[in-house]
Amino acid sequence: MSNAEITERLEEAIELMELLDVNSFKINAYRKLIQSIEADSRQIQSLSSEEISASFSKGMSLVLQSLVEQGTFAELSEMEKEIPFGVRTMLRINGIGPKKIRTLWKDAGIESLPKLKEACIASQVSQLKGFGEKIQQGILDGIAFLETVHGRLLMHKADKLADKLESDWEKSGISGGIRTGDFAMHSETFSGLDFLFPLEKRNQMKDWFGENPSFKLIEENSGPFHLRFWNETEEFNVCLHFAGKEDFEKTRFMLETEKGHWVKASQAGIPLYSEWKKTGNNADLYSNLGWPAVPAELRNGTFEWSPEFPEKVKNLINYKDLKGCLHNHSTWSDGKNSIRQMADWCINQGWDYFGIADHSQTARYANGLNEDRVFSQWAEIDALNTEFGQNFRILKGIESDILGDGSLDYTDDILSQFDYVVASVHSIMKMDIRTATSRIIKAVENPFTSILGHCSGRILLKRSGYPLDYEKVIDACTANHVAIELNAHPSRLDMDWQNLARAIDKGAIIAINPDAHEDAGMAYMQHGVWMARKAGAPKELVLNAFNRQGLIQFLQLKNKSIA
DNA sequence: GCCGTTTTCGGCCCGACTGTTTTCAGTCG
Repeated sequence: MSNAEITERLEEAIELMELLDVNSFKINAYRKLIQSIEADSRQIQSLSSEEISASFSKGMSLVLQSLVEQGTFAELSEMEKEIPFGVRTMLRINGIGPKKIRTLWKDAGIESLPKLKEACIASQVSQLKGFGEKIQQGILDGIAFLETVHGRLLMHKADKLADKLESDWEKSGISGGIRTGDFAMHSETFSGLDFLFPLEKRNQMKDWFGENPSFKLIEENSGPFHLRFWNETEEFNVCLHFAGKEDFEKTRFMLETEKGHWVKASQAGIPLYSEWKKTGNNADLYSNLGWPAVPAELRNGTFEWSPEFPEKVKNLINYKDLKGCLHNHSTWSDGKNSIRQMADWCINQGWDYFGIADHSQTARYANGLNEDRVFSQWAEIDALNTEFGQNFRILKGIESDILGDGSLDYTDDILSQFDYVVASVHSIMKMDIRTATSRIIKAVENPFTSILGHCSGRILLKRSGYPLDYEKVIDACTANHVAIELNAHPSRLDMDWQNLARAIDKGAIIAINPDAHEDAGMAYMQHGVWMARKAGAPKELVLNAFNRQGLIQFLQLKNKSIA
């Protein structure tokens, strides 16, 4: 059992303990265990029992040993027997937590999402103690949202699942498949895992899945050139596509192109479809049409058939253009790595600077920094910068909470001393479009705000975020020299690329930020670059592609003493 | 579950907001 599998089992255990109302400090102990496993460079399964006992507390050592040997531990198996799977799925509903779910389960006998939905529609839930009309409606809204995201995957999760499948296939001697569909198009979220195989592999693949009990064949979505499977335990689709040698590239192009790309081409009088049928491979397709090649992530009908496209595609941001990133967390707040470790990761990328923007004082839950701790952090950064010399620079930022009224949570005096300020919303997320927009605009108009962080507050597949009047927010950002963050974390990707395209048309400056809580989290910059490309971001508008001097000049526009 | 104590149990932790209530439990970031 790998460390990742161990922490996954521990997370399951935590979920179940919350439902059973186990002492929260005990649950916390399990959370801390997960953190220490993640921070440990060793594989637990390769340690002797003595080494495990020496590294973890007594109780947790027993849990880990049992996990390594049996894949579970006594308390977890007990809880799994006690709690129906359907009850656990209720935890995904926003706005209700373990206590309320426990009431629904124990007092009302509701054990699945469909049953819960029925009970809400019949107004039975609002009659329960501690529930009312609003909570009942919130549950219905939550279930409706879950229905729209059912079976969808975040891009980094899809990658992990695909890695696992491919390694299992390799062990079974299966080769020749390639990732396609959402993988190639770098879709915001995935409808499933798409693979394309040579046609002669069809029977072999069908047999492999037939022997794997966690996958169920979906007959109605399968045919001679497709096999679709549903993984019931982890709730995701796998779609295998098959094509003969002649059609392989042609099929691949079809799978990696959204409808909008075809429609826009046809509207512009470009014979894409007939050329695709004739050419059969995408290497020659665009040159035959007299267009520059369109990479899969851009084939979605947004801007690729415009007269400006040939010029625009040449200037699009690429990963290699990046020179640093500005929204990251360290052990000073809720990150896993020290400032130095984070900076070292950036140096290894060949980057020019690293910006730290830990949580501000309102974010107590995330160990946000009060004024005194801000000063201590600056002292640490000054010392590191002296050591690094001119070759590399750590910038002093902060992710300052946008309070309910749109103000930031430090005095102007403190705000002015940061090199830059990322202003973000973390609380009071239930707002109508007017209130939310004016709150955000007030934060953008703050003379010390440099970057507007994850502007919608959405968490992909989990919550939709508050509504915003994007025209007004974008205009406020350009008027106030505030860069718009493209939060590159795969569960945020916020501002979304469609609205970002509008911002780019207005000349807004984009800051691609990983919101990293550990050094490896900065690798999500790649996901941000894909989204920026979808939005048509040229490198001239991406703050992270500015050289250090250019970056500092931009930040100096906002009343900063940075030099 | 862990920790540290004039140790064998009590404290550990985080405040704002919401929707229930009619003083507070539950949820969230």
